[in-house]
Amino acid sequence: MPRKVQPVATGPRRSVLSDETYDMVKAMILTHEIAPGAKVNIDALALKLGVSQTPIREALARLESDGLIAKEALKGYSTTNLLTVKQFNDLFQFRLLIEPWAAEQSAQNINAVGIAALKAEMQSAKTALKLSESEQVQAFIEHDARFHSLITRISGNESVTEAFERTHCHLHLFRLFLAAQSRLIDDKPKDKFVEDLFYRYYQTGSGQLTIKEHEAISSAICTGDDKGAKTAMQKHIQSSLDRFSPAAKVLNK
Amino acid sequence: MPRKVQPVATGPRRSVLSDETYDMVKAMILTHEIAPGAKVNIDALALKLGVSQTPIREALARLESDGLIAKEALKGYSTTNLLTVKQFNDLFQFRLLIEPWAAEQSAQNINAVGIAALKAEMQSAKTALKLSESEQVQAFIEHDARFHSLITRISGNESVTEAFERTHCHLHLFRLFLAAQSRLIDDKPKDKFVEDLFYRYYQTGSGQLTIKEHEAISSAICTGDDKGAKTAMQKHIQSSLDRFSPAAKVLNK
DNA sequence: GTCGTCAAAATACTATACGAAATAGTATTT
DNA sequence: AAATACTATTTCGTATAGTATTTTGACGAC
Repeated sequence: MPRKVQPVATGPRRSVLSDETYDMVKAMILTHEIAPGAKVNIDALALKLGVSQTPIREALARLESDGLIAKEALKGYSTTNLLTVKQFNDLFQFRLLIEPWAAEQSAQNINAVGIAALKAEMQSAKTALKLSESEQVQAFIEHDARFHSLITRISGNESVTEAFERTHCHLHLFRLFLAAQSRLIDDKPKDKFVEDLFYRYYQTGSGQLTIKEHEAISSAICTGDDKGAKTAMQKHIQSSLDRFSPAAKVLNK
Repeated sequence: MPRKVQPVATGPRRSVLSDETYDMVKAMILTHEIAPGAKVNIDALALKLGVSQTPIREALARLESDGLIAKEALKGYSTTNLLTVKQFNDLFQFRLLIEPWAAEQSAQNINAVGIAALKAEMQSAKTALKLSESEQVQAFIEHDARFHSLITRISGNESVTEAFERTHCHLHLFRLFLAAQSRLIDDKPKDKFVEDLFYRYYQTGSGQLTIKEHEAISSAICTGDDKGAKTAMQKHIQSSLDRFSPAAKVLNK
């Protein structure tokens, strides 16, 4: 008779419930399962996720620090609204300050590990082309997020990496995208700007534009062409800004 | 007989216990009441602050997001260590990316409100000169924090402002300073580097250097000299880096 | 009908106690 | 001495109760 009962295939837990809750709530915000600007009821959320209030509170506190949730004393939590046009422009201006520099640094610091990581990420983007259209959108935004994050990491500067991660820029872009999508489907099919967004987005999502620009950045970094990497990143961010700007504009009219 | 009983001078509460707890714990980290790298026991902290665990948990979750507290699954929270030399350099490099730009923008956007705020902040620095030496240190670091924060706000870019605030750079500098101070007092009075730090710091703290550099930035902004503001900010951050760099080095040997 | 008042319900916030699970430290056995 | 077993501590999560505040909605005055 075994002295100690065998744990039922549960390896050592690497994350705790409050971390999982954080990820789940973040995902719910990303996918508009909790709409932008909506109230977040702690009891209801705890019930829905099947956990007690404690992990929920910790998750919401962290999300507040992330700027994804706003807290009003004694009135509770609510998700932040979609980016305003100004916030959108501010965000891209900020990226223009740090990311071209990061690309430049990466080209100077690049090594075999970095090259392998970049190649792998570019490869994942190309395989994403095989997915269905609806899956492509999500896949490409995730690739874009990983790609830009990777370059800040290769740059070697922790502060820059953290600052970039905290912008959650791809999460915000995805929320904008989803809002535009539902708006397109629901009630305003002839909104010129939203249609335009989708044209522009799928142009990106289908990989032609984003992949091309990422390829230019990636190869410049891998060949150690620091100035080339810098200007390629500048152009890419500017191009991304131009693509998404109309969406931000019309959704916050 | 008055129809409604007068509330006993208790206006609507603007912050809740968990917010106050957050500030208190942050202050405890700042002042080394909780030493760098030390474990943070939730029960003990709750007992000490006279609150229950719930607000403590929320506060620690937020501080973790801030990068001031680290969390290890099932092992609890502990304060982050002092900045390593690399982190220190990364931080200042990051500031060099965003703050000169912010100063340049501020010079372009400056208006009467901004000028008044800058003048007031410069005035507060000068009145801090009248304080005792020990109070000056705290006062000057606080002035420095407010001054740099103010400029990012005047720049008008929310992302830049937030990114700067989140670095908590002055909090980290103050922790470095305190660590050097205790080291100087305690056991290694003839440490050349630490003495050097204090020489450099008081040179700054006495206001001669910092005030001069801040004055140059401030007046360039107020006169709309954008390029001048940019280079003045660059020089100031570089100068600050040079002053503190030896301290970071020796304290992390 | 509009506005304000007031009570009831809902919700946020805090406190407290308890238990499960993991870690860390100590003692025991091999 | 190394491996194992045991104990103590701590973290983590749950449950529950109670207070404070906001929200709601009905009622009545204008």
